[in-house]
Amino acid sequence: MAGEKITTRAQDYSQWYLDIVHRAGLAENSDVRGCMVIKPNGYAIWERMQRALDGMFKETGHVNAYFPLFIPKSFLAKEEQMAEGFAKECAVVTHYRLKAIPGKGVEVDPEARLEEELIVRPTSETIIWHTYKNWIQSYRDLPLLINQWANVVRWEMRTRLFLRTTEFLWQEGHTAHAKQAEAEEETHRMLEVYRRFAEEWMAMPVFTGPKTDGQKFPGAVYTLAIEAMMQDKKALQAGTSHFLGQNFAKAFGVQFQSAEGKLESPWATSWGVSTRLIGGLIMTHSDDQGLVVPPRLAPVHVAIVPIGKTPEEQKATVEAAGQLAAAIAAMPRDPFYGYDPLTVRIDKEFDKSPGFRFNEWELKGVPVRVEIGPKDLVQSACVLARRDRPGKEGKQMGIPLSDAPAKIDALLRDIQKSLFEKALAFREANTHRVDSYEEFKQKIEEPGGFFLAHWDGAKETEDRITQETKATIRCVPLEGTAEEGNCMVTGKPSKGRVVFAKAY
RNA sequence: CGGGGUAUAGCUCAGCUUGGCUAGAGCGCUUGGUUCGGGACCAAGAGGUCGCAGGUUCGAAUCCUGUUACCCCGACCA
Repeated sequence: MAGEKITTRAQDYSQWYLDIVHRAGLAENSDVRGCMVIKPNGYAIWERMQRALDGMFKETGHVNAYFPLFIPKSFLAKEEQMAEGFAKECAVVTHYRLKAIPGKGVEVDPEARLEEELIVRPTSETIIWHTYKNWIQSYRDLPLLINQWANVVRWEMRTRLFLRTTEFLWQEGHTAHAKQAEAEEETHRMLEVYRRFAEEWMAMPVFTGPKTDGQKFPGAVYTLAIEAMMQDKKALQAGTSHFLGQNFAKAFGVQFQSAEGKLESPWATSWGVSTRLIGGLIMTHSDDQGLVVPPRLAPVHVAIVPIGKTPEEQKATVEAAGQLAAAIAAMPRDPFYGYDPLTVRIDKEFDKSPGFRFNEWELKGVPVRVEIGPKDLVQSACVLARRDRPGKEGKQMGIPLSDAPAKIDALLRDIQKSLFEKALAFREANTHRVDSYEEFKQKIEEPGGFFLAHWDGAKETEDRITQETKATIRCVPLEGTAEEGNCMVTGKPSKGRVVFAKAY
């Protein structure tokens, strides 16, 4: 309800998350179980993410294409691990026609059963590699660097807005290479793109590294992931990049003739991030006042709130707001803000109290709010408020209107930086090194967080830990944790610490 | 798929145990007025086949049977 405070994180973390999604107008549950409606405010964030990511994909040589939503059932069966991994969560189209029943609506026409049932894609490796068979004949056709922006469906038992929904939006890159080394390089390159996007745009620090065999993508030789820490200290897998080896090429009979005239199977990668990132964004930065969006992804950067009691005051402050908005719009474009100009909103809802309006803009996560009231106008000034420090604490009074555009630009950059630093400090404060399993079992419950510990590399050990503590190995981090040691459970030798955490 | 729960206004819910006139509240919405520098207030309105189908009864939101949907907890997952 408008006018009421949201649940605080301390009260109930998941209710806090739902309140933010609802009150900031990001998404709502639809009438279709497990599926969400992404509302304009939420979709605008996704669009900003898409533009930034798409630019990074293009810079690394990729092009976009689109493959079908439906996949013949037989395709899925060709790659066995994949079939096994996704079988339990595939939606299946069995009929192609309905019949109108007068007075009763419609029912499935039993006469219209499909010869071959169609799977709604849970991911597109199979149909894409079936298509690549026709596209790849020569080493000259490689590398093939294609991305698609699409929706996919995975029939989840339990869903949460953005974090896990039955249908979600994502991008999936699918590349083919002549040499193994090239494909592996690509797998790492795209992981690095994701890391940069997470840190530089989302202001969300991540650990990167391979998943354990038990947690890799079905059909992959190995899976690299970016893992972020949410404010409840749980981990969120925010993106994955897979080295697929020749598994799909062989399953779909894709071969090319090398320069030496030999027939070879190409090497593959696939990589993706989804609307789940929006959930990660919320849980990384938002506070008890509402949503916090880093400036580089904010659909609206500046909200100007003119304040006035009388019609004259209102007219004067709205006019000043308009001039300021024009001055901001006239600033030179900067790639820092992505492909769009700075967006400014002027809030003319004078029938609401100023306090209400301030709170609404904080709730919506707009990084900078400008207040212009009669008292400011006397000295041609305004008040700047930064969202990352809510309430009066983040206000700067008496900023001359003529200086405001430059100050706002500086403020936005500072907010972007501060958000990252704050998130990083939080993660570091909650990442612990442990060497004894007893200590681990205790600390994973309280205080919780990420735990860097030695593990012997055995699936049985991993399973045991997961069973006993509900924590999983998030990744084997690439960032400097190589270190000789002994597995905290079995005492067997280990070459480096891995990241344990409870996860979404 | 196992265990629990709910279904009444756009939203959150009361009413049901113990059947009874025209089914209620808060929030939101509309209109008018007063307010206005950190979540204002007053007044008047609009809005509901009480999930659906049967049954019991003079009478059902309320009792009974069936049915459907959704939510929560567990096993699976980006």
